[in-house]
Formats: sequence, C-alpha cells, structure tokens
Amino acid sequence: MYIQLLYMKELNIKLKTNTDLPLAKQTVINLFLTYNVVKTEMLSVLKPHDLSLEQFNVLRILRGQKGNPLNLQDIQQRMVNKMSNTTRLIDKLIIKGFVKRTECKQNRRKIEVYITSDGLDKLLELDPLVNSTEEKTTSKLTTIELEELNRLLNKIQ
Amino acid sequence: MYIQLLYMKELNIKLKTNTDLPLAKQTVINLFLTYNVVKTEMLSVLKPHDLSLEQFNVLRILRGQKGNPLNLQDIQQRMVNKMSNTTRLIDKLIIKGFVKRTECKQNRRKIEVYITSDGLDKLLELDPLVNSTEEKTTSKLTTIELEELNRLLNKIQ
DNA sequence: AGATTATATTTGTATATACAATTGTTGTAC
DNA sequence: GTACAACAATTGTATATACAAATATAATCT
Repeated sequence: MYIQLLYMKELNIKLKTNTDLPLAKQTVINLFLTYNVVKTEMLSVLKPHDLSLEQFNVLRILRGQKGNPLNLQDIQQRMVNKMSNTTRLIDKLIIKGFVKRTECKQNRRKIEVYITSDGLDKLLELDPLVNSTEEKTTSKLTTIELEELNRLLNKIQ
Repeated sequence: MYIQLLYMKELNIKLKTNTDLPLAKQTVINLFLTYNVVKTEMLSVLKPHDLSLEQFNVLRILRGQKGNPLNLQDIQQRMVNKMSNTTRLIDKLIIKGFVKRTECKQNRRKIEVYITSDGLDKLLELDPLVNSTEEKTTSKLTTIELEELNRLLNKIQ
C-alpha cells in the first residue's frame, strides 16, 4: 500500500497534477509513457543509419525468410503497426537498396519482396547496437520481473 | 477450415516472434504490440469526436489548470509525447473552438493557452467513454496485476 | 463467356512525429 | 546603448500513421 502510494506520487509528479487517477487510467498513461521512452531509445540507434523503427522491423522480417520472398500482405501481418502504409515503406527501403521487389508470376496482383545483401549487411551492423539498447532499457528489471512484465503485457493484447 | 488455418497462421507468427528471442527483445516487442493495441482502442473512441490522442491529452492538461493559462513550454512538458509539434496541435484545437490563445503581457515571447467552455463540454462528454475504454482494455488483469504492471513500467521509465 | 465478387496493391489525403532552422523577444555584458 | 546570448514560439521538411478510395488481377457463379 505504501509502495503503491509512492508510485502514484511519482506518476502525479510526472503529469504535474494532484488528482489521484484510477488504476486503469494510470496503466494506460504509464504504458504510453514507457513506450515513448523505449521508442526514443531505439530510434536514436536507428536514426544514424537512416532507418525508422518499422523499416528496421520489416528488414528483420524479410531476413527471417532466409531468401524466400514475402508479399505485402504477409509483411503487413507481421508488422508491429498494422496501419502503416507498407507500399511506401517498401519504396523507401528499395531506394536505400535494402530490398528488391518483383512481380509474382503465379499471381500478378501480388509482388514479391526480398532483402538484398546490402540489407543483410545493414542488419548485421545494427544487430549488436539494437541488442545492447534493448538490454540497457530493460536492465533495471530482474529476469523474474521481465518475465512477469511480458506475461502482463500479453494479457492485455 | 480456412478460418482455422488463418488462426493457426497468426498463432505461429506470434509464437515465432516471442519464443526464441532474448527476454529484453521480447519485452520491447511486447511493449510495442501492447501500446498499439491500447492506442488503437483509445483512438477509436476519440476519432468520432475528431480528436487525436495528444489533442485530447492537451485538453485534459488545460482542464487541470482550472482556468489558469499555460504557455506552450508548460504544455509540452506535460505532454506524453515531447516531440509533438505543440504550436500546430494547439492550432488544431483553436480551429475546433476547444482552446483560446492570447499573448502574454509580461513576456511577449510567450503565449497563454486556455480551455474554452466548448472544450470543457467535450471533455465531459468524452470522460465516461474514455474511462470505460481504459477499464475494458485493462479488464483482463486483476488489481494486483495492474499495480504490478504499473510498478514494472515505472522502473523502465 | 460475361458479370460479379474477392483479393492485392497503390494512391490520395489529413494528421502526427521528429527534428532543424528561423523569427521575434528578453536578459545581460561590456 | 549596442552586441550577443538565451529564451519562446513558429515555420519548414521529411517521414510515419490512419484510413478511404481507386486500380488491377484472379476466382467464382450463373
């Protein structure tokens, strides 16, 4: 109870208000604040390499295919943000030379997207940087706490 | 059968993304996914009222001042997303008639932003909708779990 | 086969995010 | 008082997000 009051106080200081918020509202706000902190950390790693978070994510999705292509729908299903505009995101990656696009012979409505060797190289370069940033941003939690956090986040989804 | 296959596909994707990965990476991905789910829920409530999440947040910040004005810097400090463009966000709210802007007499570099009675009315209309959405999105967690989730999210920030 | 429906991608539009550069104002040092 | 630094807001630009509409192709149904 005392501990809960302390966190309430922290949150209120952050929001510069004195009103006590319902737990559900606190949780939503805290989720938003935490997301912003982590996203900003991750972006700071990717920005010098001229990649957005979602572009980086798509590159990793394509790498996971081990040479096989994916069409836009498959990519979109695997993306974190389903509402991103995948066509234009892929366009950006093509301009950067990290992916290639070809028309699907069997079904001309579809396109096939591959990662290029340049794209793979860029991922290899970024992997350690991204990993260490992920470790750093979660380093204040123990393994037990991280497992619990994952469990709780999963319950919301 | 087709639906069953689709479900299996989604399940496999989810399992693939979350199993073999290091705990730190899992956590970051789960944070992103959960944020997107909750943000989409909240947006669906605000969209019919032609408000973005951050616009709604700024209105609540201004209401918290109980009639006193805030300048742009004060608003920005209290915002969830510090990188939003506050000038243009306030412009949108002015066009909608929810806030007013006046020049600060003491310091002409600053502007003073107030919420209007229309803005207050809109918040009164939205409060119950937003509250119930927040309750709904967190309803799968017990009070104890929500408190723990808040504690863990706070540790990351 | 022709019409209709479903699928896959692209295009359009408005707003949001991210950040740099600029403008205008105030404070301070000389 | 002028020059210069600090401050506060605005403007500019590129990309991302959100979603509707349009285009093009394939599958299905008389």
